[in-house]
Amino acid sequence: MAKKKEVSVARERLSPERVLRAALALADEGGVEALSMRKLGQVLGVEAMSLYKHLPNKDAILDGVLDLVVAEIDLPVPGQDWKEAMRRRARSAREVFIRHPWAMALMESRTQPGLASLRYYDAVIGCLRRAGFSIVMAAHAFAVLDSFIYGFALQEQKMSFEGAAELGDVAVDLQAQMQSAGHDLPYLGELIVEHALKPGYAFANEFEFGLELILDGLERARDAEGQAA
Amino acid sequence: MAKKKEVSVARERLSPERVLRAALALADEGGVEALSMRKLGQVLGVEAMSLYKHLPNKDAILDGVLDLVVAEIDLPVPGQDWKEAMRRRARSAREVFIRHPWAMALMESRTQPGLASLRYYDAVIGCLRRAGFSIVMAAHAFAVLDSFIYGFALQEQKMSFEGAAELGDVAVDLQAQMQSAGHDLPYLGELIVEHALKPGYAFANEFEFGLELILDGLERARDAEGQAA
DNA sequence: ACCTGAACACCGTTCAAGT
DNA sequence: ACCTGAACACCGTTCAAGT
Repeated sequence: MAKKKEVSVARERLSPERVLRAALALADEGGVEALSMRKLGQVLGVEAMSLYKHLPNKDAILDGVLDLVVAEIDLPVPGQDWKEAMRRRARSAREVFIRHPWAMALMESRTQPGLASLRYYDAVIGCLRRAGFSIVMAAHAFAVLDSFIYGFALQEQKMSFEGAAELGDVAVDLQAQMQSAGHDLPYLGELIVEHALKPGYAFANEFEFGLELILDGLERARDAEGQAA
Repeated sequence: MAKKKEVSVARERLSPERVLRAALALADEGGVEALSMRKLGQVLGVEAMSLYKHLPNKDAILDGVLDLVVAEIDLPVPGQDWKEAMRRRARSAREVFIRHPWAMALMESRTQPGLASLRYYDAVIGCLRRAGFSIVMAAHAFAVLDSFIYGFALQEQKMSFEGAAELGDVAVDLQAQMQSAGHDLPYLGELIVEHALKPGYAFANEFEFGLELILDGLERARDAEGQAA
């Protein structure tokens, strides 16, 4: 019935890896704000201050946890068609950020890329280079694709009301805002009522449209580059 | 020489607007982490607890401040060519997030859109609709453009080392990581050394490439839609 | 009606002390 | 070498009290 020990994992030597895995689990349960040094210590059966023997500070823990998340993204493997490879890694990245929604906030605040991020960059650039993209065009492609992927994940999270019920509430709120403030939002209203609230619609579907648009544009740009040479 | 009053603004009645403007200024000076109820009170010459008479809690302040930032984005005005209008608002949005870099973090955490956000959505969708985009295609276009804009702003912030000096440091770190861990990052190394470190390169330049790629793709999609009808 | 002071339940981190 | 306890300087928020 000991109050502290029952939460703790069977006591074994602490290590940076064990701390980071516990931090990841904690964030998955309660978001980044649940990830405090004190709670992390508690989960590991240790005082918060002991963690500083294994990792320099909380920033290092956040960096490490983000790298664990990035490591979950499927990398393009050599030999695959470049478009299919980019599709797969884009979808995989999106899934990872749905699985760990709190990680988007870390993407924004952390500036030190970890090893997993570097490997991810390398794999993507490599895939493009082997498909005939020049260095300059590969840099272009990387920037536009990754911007789209992260930006989409960010927006998708903001719109994470569960289905039409809550979207309906938003529409009602919106209607109220329009009326009360004397502001008119006709186009937004139309789009919500006539499209977004309809049964078949899900914002998630917009992902594939944007992805194909960008991949087609990149293919065209690469081919134009080839002809110019 | 009074220690508290010299910081405070000339005392006038508090209002939600005055609180939000002060919060914006505070965030611009020291980032979101500098924006605490206590410091905000101090700047306004008032105890932190008084703020609760004007705004329900800190979340409301964050929502309000984000809406002030979004309100700074130039909206497309009717009558402009749609592509030029989208270019202008995309560039404007990017500039706003460079001016208020801390605001990207709020974009991620806040889910209640304010009036400025709603107006922004309405103006963008309206511009597309008037240019002949169907409702469905306007929703597609909105999703891909905004994902790109926000995602680019997010990445740009992560890469905000001032010029080649710091990028060089990153390259050195990277080299070290590659050697020490026995990991090879040939494509990333090549791209950094042969392209990103060269004098003319700036990640910011990638914005225009991505923007034009997406706008061209959208034009094509709209035209194809018109032909199908 | 508006503002304050003290308090509560939290943070990350330092540092001397324990084993 | 590793972990702890107490402490410091912070948080957001509540609540009774002052004017």
